[in-house]
Amino acid sequence: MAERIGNIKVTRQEWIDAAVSALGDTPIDELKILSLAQDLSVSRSSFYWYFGAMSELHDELLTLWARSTSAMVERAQRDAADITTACLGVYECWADRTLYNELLDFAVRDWGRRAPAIAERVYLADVERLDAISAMFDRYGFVQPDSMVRARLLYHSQLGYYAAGTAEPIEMRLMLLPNYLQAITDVEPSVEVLEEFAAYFRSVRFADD
Amino acid sequence: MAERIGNIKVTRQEWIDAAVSALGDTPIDELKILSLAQDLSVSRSSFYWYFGAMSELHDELLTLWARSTSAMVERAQRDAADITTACLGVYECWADRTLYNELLDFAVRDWGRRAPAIAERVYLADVERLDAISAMFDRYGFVQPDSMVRARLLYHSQLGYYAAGTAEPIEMRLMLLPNYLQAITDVEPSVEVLEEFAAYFRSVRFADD
DNA sequence: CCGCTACTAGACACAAGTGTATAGTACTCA
DNA sequence: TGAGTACTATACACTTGTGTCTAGTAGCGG
Repeated sequence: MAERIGNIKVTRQEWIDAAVSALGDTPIDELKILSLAQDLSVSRSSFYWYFGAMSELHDELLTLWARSTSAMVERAQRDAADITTACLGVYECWADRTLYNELLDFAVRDWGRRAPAIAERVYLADVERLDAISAMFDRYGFVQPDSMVRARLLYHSQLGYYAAGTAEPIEMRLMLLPNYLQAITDVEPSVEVLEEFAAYFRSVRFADD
Repeated sequence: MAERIGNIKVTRQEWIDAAVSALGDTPIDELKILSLAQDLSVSRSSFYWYFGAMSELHDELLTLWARSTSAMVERAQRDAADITTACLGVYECWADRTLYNELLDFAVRDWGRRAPAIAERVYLADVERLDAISAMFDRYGFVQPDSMVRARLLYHSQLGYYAAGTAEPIEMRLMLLPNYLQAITDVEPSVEVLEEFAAYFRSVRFADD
């Protein structure tokens, strides 16, 4: 896989990576084989060797996108000392770009606004995520419908943060975090727990550049 | 304007309306003159009579989109009896489709993810909206940075609600509203204020279908 | 009823994208 | 070293979209 035996210029994975990068320029359902080929400095026939048509590449992107759902659900289900720690577990997804890629997530959501079949998948993923977070609040003594509302505040406010295209420095985000946690959980977060998350946040964010 | 003097099949406004409707099918920056012409059952030359190029139609859509910012800022600046009533004033925008068109809003945000000039306008609009809501919290005794965090929870959670493509029945939304208000304002909303908003919400929503 | 205004249709030339067919080419392995 | 595997380049036919040009046409005002 790492070696390029034979007359290989690009791999299937490189076509996929090129597509993800291109999402900053083009909606998923408007990706052009020709443009990707130019980005990769290779001709279109390479694409047709690896994929039958663009729809196969679309499927790969959907599979990639779906991974963030399981990452988030897993964190919502973790055992934690208190509701604050539990919420911070979920926040890990938004701290680590390998767990949640906002470019890909919003590209899929936009696509869903045009393609009902995609909208259905997005809907199911959001239900799964929100149900997991809502159940998390249930475990720490909250009751319905309050648990669901707090789950939504946690999840939707983060989605909205990205929808607004906000991209603040790490330290600003960490500074506001206690207020977010206080409002969402109605519990004052402890200094130790905040420190621990801050250390985690700084380490994963500095890792990717 | 209402009369169609001469050999008129469609007006400039109808081209704009057709474009807004088409946003359910196509990203703004992928709108095709030919497709709109087919929707309107008219030839492309009609478009070139009213607009020099697609970019002029894009400008119209941006102007339309920008109206929702002033509607929201105006409501955030209103005098209200308490913070709950003040928040409900802002919620009016999301209750009334003539004040906030989510299809258009997300189409513009989506466009902004690809076009820096558009991203800049979206960013400025979001800053304006959030600053107005944050100032609203300030007026009711909240202090920074708590005011800004609560403003974000109010605004971003609603953006996220739409980003997730959620479309619940009115009564469900009204049922969860007290819990949202309680968490966002840290104040228990009074029954009278809730009743008044519920009446407003039902009236504007039933009006548009 | 004739001409002017305000629009519309249809044809043309061009660009960009798709999918397919055919002919390579670079490396590996027997 | 020659055959085979795993790709890649190029060319062709087709579709969809753009912008422009020319020739209309429907109704109003004199």
